[in-house]
Amino acid sequence: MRRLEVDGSLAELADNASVVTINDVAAAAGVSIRTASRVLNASPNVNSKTRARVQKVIRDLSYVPNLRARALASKRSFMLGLVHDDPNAEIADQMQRGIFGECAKQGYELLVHPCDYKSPTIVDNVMTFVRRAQVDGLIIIAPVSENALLAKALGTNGTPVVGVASAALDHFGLMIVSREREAGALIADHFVELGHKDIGFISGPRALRAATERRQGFVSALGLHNLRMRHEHDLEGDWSFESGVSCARKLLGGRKRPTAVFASNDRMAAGVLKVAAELKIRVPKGLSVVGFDDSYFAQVLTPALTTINRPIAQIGERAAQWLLSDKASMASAGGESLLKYFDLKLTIRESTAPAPRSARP
Amino acid sequence: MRRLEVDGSLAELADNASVVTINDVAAAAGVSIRTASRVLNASPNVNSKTRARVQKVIRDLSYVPNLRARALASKRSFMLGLVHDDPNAEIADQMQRGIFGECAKQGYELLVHPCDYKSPTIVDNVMTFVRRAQVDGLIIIAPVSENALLAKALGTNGTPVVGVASAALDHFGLMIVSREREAGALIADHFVELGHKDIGFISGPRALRAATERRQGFVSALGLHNLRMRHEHDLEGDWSFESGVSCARKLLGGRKRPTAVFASNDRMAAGVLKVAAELKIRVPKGLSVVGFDDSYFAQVLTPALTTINRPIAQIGERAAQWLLSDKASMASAGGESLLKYFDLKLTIRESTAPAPRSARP
DNA sequence: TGACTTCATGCCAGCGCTGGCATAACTATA
DNA sequence: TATAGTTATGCCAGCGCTGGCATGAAGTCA
Repeated sequence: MRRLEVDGSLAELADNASVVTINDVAAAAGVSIRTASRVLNASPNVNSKTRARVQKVIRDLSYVPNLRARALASKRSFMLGLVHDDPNAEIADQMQRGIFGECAKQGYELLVHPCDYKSPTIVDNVMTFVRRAQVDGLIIIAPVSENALLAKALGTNGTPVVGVASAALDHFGLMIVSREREAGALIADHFVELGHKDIGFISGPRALRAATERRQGFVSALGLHNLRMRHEHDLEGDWSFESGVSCARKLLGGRKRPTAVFASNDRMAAGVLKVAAELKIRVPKGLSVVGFDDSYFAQVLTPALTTINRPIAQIGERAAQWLLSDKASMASAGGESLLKYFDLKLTIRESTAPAPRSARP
Repeated sequence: MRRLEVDGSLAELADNASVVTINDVAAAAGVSIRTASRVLNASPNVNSKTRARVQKVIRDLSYVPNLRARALASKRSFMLGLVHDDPNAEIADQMQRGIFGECAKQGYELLVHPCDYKSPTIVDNVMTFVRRAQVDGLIIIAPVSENALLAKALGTNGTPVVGVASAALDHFGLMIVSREREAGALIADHFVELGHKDIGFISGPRALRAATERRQGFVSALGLHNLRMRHEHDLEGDWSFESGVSCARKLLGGRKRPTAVFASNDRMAAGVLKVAAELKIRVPKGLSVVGFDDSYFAQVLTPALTTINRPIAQIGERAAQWLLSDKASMASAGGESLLKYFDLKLTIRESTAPAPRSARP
């Protein structure tokens, strides 16, 4: 009997192309809206038989709560926001995957907001997003997260924010940091172990934290082994393949060329590989190359690129977990700050090998 | 004077960490909420002086309308949804960029919903998303869009949907189609022009439309030139680099090996390059290779990959434009259907060259 | 058995905004 | 000057849901 009624109203609703609301559920189950709401939210103090009945109706009507209404009434939007610099496909994408995985588990949706970290209106842009969309939590990744003005504005806004970057930043109660400095050191050690002494480096834009962190870790670890790069082998690129190519030409075109090059991301490393091929320098025999990111293409290059792998998806997942637990609100209310470090690892593939004999002492 | 008042209330509001609402705006401007609302929505019938006054207050208070409340009241959510298969970074990412660009222009937000097109619960999963989030429009890209059950369910839901795929699909009022079949033909013609006769092919999973479209276009264009692939040179991969490698071994390991290979995406093409390098086959001198997608890494490979470029970002932009114009609602209401084709183009780089002499007649 | 607690349920207000209609103010026309 | 037409503004309901409180039912203790 009930079954028939339910089917009837389902059909009717479909006819109207109207949406099943909590009213329909309450009516069909013969309870008040309030009780239906309690069942939806798994609130206590509902008789188990009533609960079961309501749940059945929900299933039969395939009722789905309206997030907007719920948000308006409850001050929770069931959405997380992701702010990132216009991608840089690999990072944003993996991050998104990690975050979304967690969101899906907990019934949250994900709002993405790409933007240009160099734009003069970036603060306004992001703040407007946050206030319009009213996300329950925000994940903001470098380099956007490195904007101090923005970080400050976000801090006073009340929305829990997790900042992701290559160093702990002020203004964020919650930070996830990948130890890029250590990664730079890992590479230096790797080169030293292989006997390299003449070493080249291509940095990202020095204005960016990630770029300087990587460089500093690398340079100071070389220093521990009493190695110093020649000044003309310490170059600055802009993350692009093309800049990798042009830096590589400077590095490899001269007479005194390095036997190993660390390019601060995989794209630039690919540029080095390219130039090496042009100049008929065999990699890794005549030249070792290390990248950074472990982009998808690192392993499809020939030779496959030795590079640094960051657990990006895992970081995203963790960020979302923080926001969806009460850690985030605690931190944003209590003013405490939480910090989580992720270790990066060196993935050794085919592009690094012992220094050529001729270059050895 | 007013200025001072406004500043006062701003400070007060910031203190409360409360949010500026339309009430505050109306009060500060000395008008009714309704009028404030009219100004916000650029509705007609507001005195220009009143309008200016309200707008000033909006700026001074840096008021931002609450999307949820607006959505609830107006039945428009000011959000677009993007449903895509768990990426396949390159495609989803470029698409997202295109869509978001348009969204940003029009004050819309973007909700992403990655999913697994092979999941048995995919229909339910996506429908729940659409109904919960109540997006104003949905963009759904292949292969998820190829699920007929899902397409049907979406059709009866009332939300305007743009389907993106490699062939026109039923159930979608709005379709954007990239002519992948023609692209297959382009590649065949390119090979023929270069004098290749022994040709190998690596398909994507045959269950997918995109894979079969590409193959059919390729095969039938070869047919027009009276060429047929040997059966053992017509292989099936799964889009992955690894499958490219294993297919390439079959293709290139035998005695009678092809002089040109079309791999249905760049990753698999990269696998072919890898195997060629292993077997000391020079590309393009001894072997021409063509990929598909023009992924970022196509140009960083050595040799840079000849491949098919699809205007993905542009497609995304167009899809969003449709949804944000009234075309979408017209189509979903009127039952008419709109179809837009995008031409793909062959980007010739370094991985293709005339067939080796030994292989010529 | 009455006073008191716990559980189960319902009623009502209100989240911030828009839409429909009513009203008020002004303009044009006879 | 009266009448209709136009423009400007305000009032109120209600979108779908949750939170606070009130109420009723059932169980506990002296």
